[in-house]
Amino acid sequence: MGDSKADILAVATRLFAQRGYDGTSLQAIAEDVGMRKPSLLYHFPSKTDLREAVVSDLLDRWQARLPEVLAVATSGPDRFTALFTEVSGFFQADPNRALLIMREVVGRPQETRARIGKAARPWLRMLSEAIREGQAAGNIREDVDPEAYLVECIVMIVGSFVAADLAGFVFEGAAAKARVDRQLAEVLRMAHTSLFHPRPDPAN
Amino acid sequence: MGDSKADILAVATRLFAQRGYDGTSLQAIAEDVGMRKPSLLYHFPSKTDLREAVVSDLLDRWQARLPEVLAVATSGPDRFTALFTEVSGFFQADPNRALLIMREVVGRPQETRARIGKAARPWLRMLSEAIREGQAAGNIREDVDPEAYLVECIVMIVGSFVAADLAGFVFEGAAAKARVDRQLAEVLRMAHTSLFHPRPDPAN
DNA sequence: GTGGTTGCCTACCGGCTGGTAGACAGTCGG
DNA sequence: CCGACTGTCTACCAGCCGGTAGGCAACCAC
Repeated sequence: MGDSKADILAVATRLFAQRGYDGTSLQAIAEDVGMRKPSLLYHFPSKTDLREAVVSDLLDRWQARLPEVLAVATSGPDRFTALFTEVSGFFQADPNRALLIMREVVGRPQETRARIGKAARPWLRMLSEAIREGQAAGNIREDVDPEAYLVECIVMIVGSFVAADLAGFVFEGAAAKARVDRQLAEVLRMAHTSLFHPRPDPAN
Repeated sequence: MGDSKADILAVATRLFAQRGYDGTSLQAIAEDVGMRKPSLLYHFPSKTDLREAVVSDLLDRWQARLPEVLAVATSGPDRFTALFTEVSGFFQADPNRALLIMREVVGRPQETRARIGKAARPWLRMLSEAIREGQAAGNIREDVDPEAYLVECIVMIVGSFVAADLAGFVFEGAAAKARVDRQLAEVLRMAHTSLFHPRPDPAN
């Protein structure tokens, strides 16, 4: 019950993800939280501010997870799979995250560019650098375009959640959850196969 | 000048793709077309009807292109690349198509499921069947999940347009057009590498 | 010519939107 | 006990939304 502001943020995140920003009224959010519209506007002075807070909250949660991601990415066996699992786990923890990000990227490219770009650039640069080193060392295929490759990996992961139930319909059966898992497994396979040489060392 | 209905459809497609359905008012569409709102509603009795028409129009254009797609998919050398080029060409002809489809899939999963699903199922089934035959014949990797693989290919192609300028910002420089081309080239490489055996016959 | 149809217009509607004003109860420091 | 602050409320607002009513000019068949 306690924290109204956190409640609003959670409900707004869910509704923005499911119905979109324009498709969600402050009225609807307030109702779901269990308060009146003006009470909501007391905590977030405008709808724009609320959107800002929702996006910031999501990016903060990602940043908070970064240390673990970097940890698995820089040591231990099978670093590739571990990193992949870590990233897709972030979205599996709450599929609304994937929907929300997709909506923001599609709907407000330039604003989102700055926002997401800033958060993602450092570690995308790091990973593309790692790929280049792998190419120089002969572990990774020379024909990989590191930046484009990384972008497509993210597109596939996020896209798996968006396309999962669509795919479930086209190829009948399978609950949404199972579909996502199957899509993600194939993404991992595709990403791995198209990155490493046909006969990689067993240790990644 | 002549065909008002077609003009409305074109403008609505563009605005729905760029600003979303909820973010586009009939007023805005009418203004862009150069007429008043009630005149627009004379041609399309409601906003919902207009959306329907926009989606139908897009799917019709895809269906119209199908014969060529199937032609390149069933004969000639390097069928894989030809098919890929044909599909991505559909979206390159008007990037609004990729945005619109992404928005529809994200924003109205169940309605879109039926709509797109029906249009895509026949040829997705055909392609997944072809992959299975390739696996039986030994041309295609056994670990490929045909349905999931095809879904991810589409996700990557459509996603390339959505993510292109975002990527351009993260990895500085490069106009949007050039970015899309670079992303698509990498998608082709990834899709090809992760589908066929390391040493495929030269004639794919 | 005349009656019907097509395609556009002006004027208007109720309802919902994001947002404001201001009252009121509870709480807490001095 | 009191003043300030916090969080919620009711009541209200202008403006935009999708949609309707009905007029009017142009054209077309007969």
